[in-house]
Order: sequence, then structure tokens, then C-alpha cells
Amino acid sequence: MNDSRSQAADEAQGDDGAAGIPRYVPLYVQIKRLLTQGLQAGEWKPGEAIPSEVELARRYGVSQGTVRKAIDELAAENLVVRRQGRGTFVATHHEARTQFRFLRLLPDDKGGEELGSRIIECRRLRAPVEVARILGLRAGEAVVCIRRVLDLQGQPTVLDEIWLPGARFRGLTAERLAAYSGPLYGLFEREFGTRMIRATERIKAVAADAATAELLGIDVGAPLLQVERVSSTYDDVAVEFRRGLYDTRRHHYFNELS
Amino acid sequence: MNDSRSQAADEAQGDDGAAGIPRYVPLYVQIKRLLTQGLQAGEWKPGEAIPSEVELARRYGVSQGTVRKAIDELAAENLVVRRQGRGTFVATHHEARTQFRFLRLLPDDKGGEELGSRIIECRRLRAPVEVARILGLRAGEAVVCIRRVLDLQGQPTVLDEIWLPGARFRGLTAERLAAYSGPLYGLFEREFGTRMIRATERIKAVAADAATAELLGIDVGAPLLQVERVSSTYDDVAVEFRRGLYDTRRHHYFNELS
DNA sequence: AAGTGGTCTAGACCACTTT
DNA sequence: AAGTGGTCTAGACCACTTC
Repeated sequence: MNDSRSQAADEAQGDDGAAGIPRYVPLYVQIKRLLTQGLQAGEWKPGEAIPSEVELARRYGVSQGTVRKAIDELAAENLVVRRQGRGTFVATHHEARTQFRFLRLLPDDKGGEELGSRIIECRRLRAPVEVARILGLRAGEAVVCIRRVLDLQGQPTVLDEIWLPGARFRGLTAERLAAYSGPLYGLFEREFGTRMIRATERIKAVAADAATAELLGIDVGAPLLQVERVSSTYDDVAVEFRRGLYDTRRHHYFNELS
Repeated sequence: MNDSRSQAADEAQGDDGAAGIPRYVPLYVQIKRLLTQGLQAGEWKPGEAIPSEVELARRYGVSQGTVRKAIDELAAENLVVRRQGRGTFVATHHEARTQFRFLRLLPDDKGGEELGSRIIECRRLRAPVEVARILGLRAGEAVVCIRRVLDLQGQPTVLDEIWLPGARFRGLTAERLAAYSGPLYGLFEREFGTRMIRATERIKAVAADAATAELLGIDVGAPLLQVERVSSTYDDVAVEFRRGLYDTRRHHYFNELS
């Protein structure tokens, strides 16, 4: 090999044996970190190709197999998409493929998946304590709160309440939302440089209150699926809290266990 | 290499170019299939070690790297568990680790996870049409239906209705269930040679009916999470249909999106 | 010390896409 | 034809576990 290897290789190597800190970090993990940092820094934009495996191997002074293993893991985490013969591309929310990765609601009977969105409000306010805690903000810091209704197959089906850190989403207004069609995560990615990577959801069954019943056109007290989602970007920083109320009379939340 | 390679390699190679049928099947995929067949046939029992990578490479006449890639995928699908320095083991439902892979219900506030089970009934009957369809049986074929209540932290929280194909679960009785403590999937695996591998769930919010309300100690009409699960073994044959009703006042269903 | 999985390399060749 | 990801090999060495 080439001497430039030591630049990459020795860098993260010096971890000591303190509790929980691994003594040896495999080379491919170090390469993976470097690539993740590049993605986070926007060195390669969503939808664009990253350098080829051969090029990266040369650049970092490691073998192609090592780069390959690093990219394999990035692909498994959906940070990147491999396309044989073409290259490896930064994942993006502007794709049909990614649409149903986060909204896991399907019609009970096969049918079209027409999806309409109606913004009810979008305002900036001081973070309630619970939201501040979840988003890692100080109580009272600025947040954006969006409320909207999603229509599936012509029926109002989802009422979403979305909380975002105000600093990161400066300039997000109702007008800007209205001017955009498509998944919100696409907007966040393109306009605010914030790409949602991972999310955890907590799901409950709740009874509809009066305001919700009105918006979804259902009875007060009707059972609704409540989906609370915390989404995060690279390095697992939480940047969105979303509470969705789903009318599941004609749709269902689907999940694969494996 | 060794000539025995051709035995494994040429076997699945002859696929023609018909619609959707891949022309070339990589070697490691063929090895993976052979291993899966071995698992399915019970050549290595749950909890036991499969042969070492070197041994398998020798046996199939391929390189260790190829065997390794095959096993990597089996591990990713949770069919097998790798333990460095010890070997690769057939996954089993008799492990703390696997408990919460299928029952994804957690207490809202950190607390113990005591789990009690009470069988309400277990009877054999002719399959209702819907159940028959899901399990791939002819209408009227024998099925086993189990109903039970799960207590979480001392509170009745889950009402399960479980449907199994009668032929595969011959000899499953209420007494046998009562004599067993632990996850049902452990019993199915040990006593009936049926290991649940994958499952898909459809989740809705529903209102409690009178019978359910009685059993869970809640009000009629209270919102409940309805989780319908279809579980399958190797080769994706559906072998269980389960409808669970969860009281989510103090617990939630959790999910990771990545 | 011996055996297992885990990492890394260097190089060959294949399948696929674009030029 | 050239470039990309995908497969496969052979061999070295490392980390971890057991004997």
C-alpha cells in the first residue's frame, strides 16, 4: 500500500481501554465514519454519487474490500444506495422508493395511494417542556409547530402535529409549506439541509377528542391510532417530534418483524 | 480448488432467462440455500452450533470468504447467531435476547417487565374461512385456537387469540400449555419443530367489546390496539395467525424505522 | 495451544451501465 | 471500451474463547 493509509488508519486507533471504549477499531469502521462525516458535511449531496470504491480505496490508502465493507454497512442503514454498474448514491427523500419508509399506513383493500396534504397551521412558539426535552432544547427555546391533515384516498385520515427546532428551521412558514408538494422530509432535506435518517415510534390507541373528531370527520371518542415519532439525523441528534392520529377504519399500520 | 465444488456450484446454475428468473445465482446464495435447508431439516437444532466456516468451505468446496458471506446473510435474518471465538449457532426462541423481538410492548415508564400468562381456552375446530385463507388451508380443515391473557406488571394488558394449523400442532392441548412457562414460540420450536422466523403485523385502533372489556378489566368502548400478526417459518409458509388486543394506557408498542 | 469468527489484502473475473 | 459495483479466491493475521 501507500503511505497515506496511516492518515486514516492511525487516527481513531488510539482509544485506551477505559470502560466501554473498544480498544481496537477496525479499519472499515474508521472508513465508514469518514464517509458518514462527508455525508453529514454535505460533501456529496442527496441524489449525487459518492466516489467509486476504487477511488475511495486509493484516497484512504486501504484496499477496495475494506471500503466495500464500509459502504455495505452504510447501504444497510439506508444512508446510501448502491446501483450496479452506475455507482453509489447518497440516499434522498425525493424518491418513490422512500415514501413508505416512514409513513407506514396502507389501505386495507388494495387501492390507489393518492395522498393529499392540507396545512392547518404553522407557527413559531416557545417549546413546551416535553417537546424541549425530546428535541434536546432548553425550555422556552423557539420551535416550529405544524399541524396538518393527510387525505388518503380522498378521506381525511391522519392528523399530524409536528415540532421542529426553530434554529435549524429558520424561515419555515405556512406559505413555504403550501408552495411545496411532496413529503415534508424532502422539503427538510432540500431547503434546510436536514436529512432524517432514523426514527423511533411509540404507538398507542386513544379516543378522539372534539377538535380531532371535527378535523377527521369522525365521532368524539372514536378509537384512533396515536403514533409518536422522534426522528434524527446523522449522529442521532433528534430534530423532529411528531404526533400523528390515524383513523384506522379503512387503513392499517403495517410492520415487518424479522 | 477441489472438484467437489461443482456439485454445489452447478446445481442451481441452470436457470433459464424466463421472466423474473435470474440467469446467474451467485455461489454464496447457493451455499446460503443449502444452509437454510439444513436448518429447516433440523440438521442442526436450535441452540446448537453449525459447522465452522473452514469446515463448511471444505465440505462445499468453496472458499471461506464465500461461506462467510452466506452466513453473514443468515445472521442478518436472525436465523443464526455468530459468537466470536466460539462458533455460529442456530437461533432459538429460548433466549432473553429474542423475547422482545415479537412482543413489542413496553411500559411507558421504566419498570420491571414481569410477564404472566393465563390460558383462557384451547380448542380444536374447523377453520373459519378467513383463518383458512391466511394459513393456506382448505376451508374446514382442523385448526387450534388458543385464547389467553398476558399480565404485564401485574395488570391484564393483552388478550391474544391464536390460530394454528391443526396438522402441524397435533397434540397441543390446554394441559400442555399450562405445563409450559415462557414464550409460546419456545414451545412451538421445542415440541413441534416449528420455528417462527418472520412475521408481518397489521395494526389498528379499535373499541373494546363487552367480552374483551371484562377480561382486561376496562370499560366497554375503550380504545385498544389491535395487532394482527401472521408468522411464518423457513420458506415463508404462514403457520400462525394471531390477533392481539393491547391495553395501551400504561404501555406502548415501539418500532424502529431505519 | 488450538480453534473459532473477524479483518485486511491483492488480484482476478463477472455483470451491468454508460459512452 | 471503459467504468462501476458484485463475486470469488487464497492467504495472512488478529481477537476472542476454550482446553
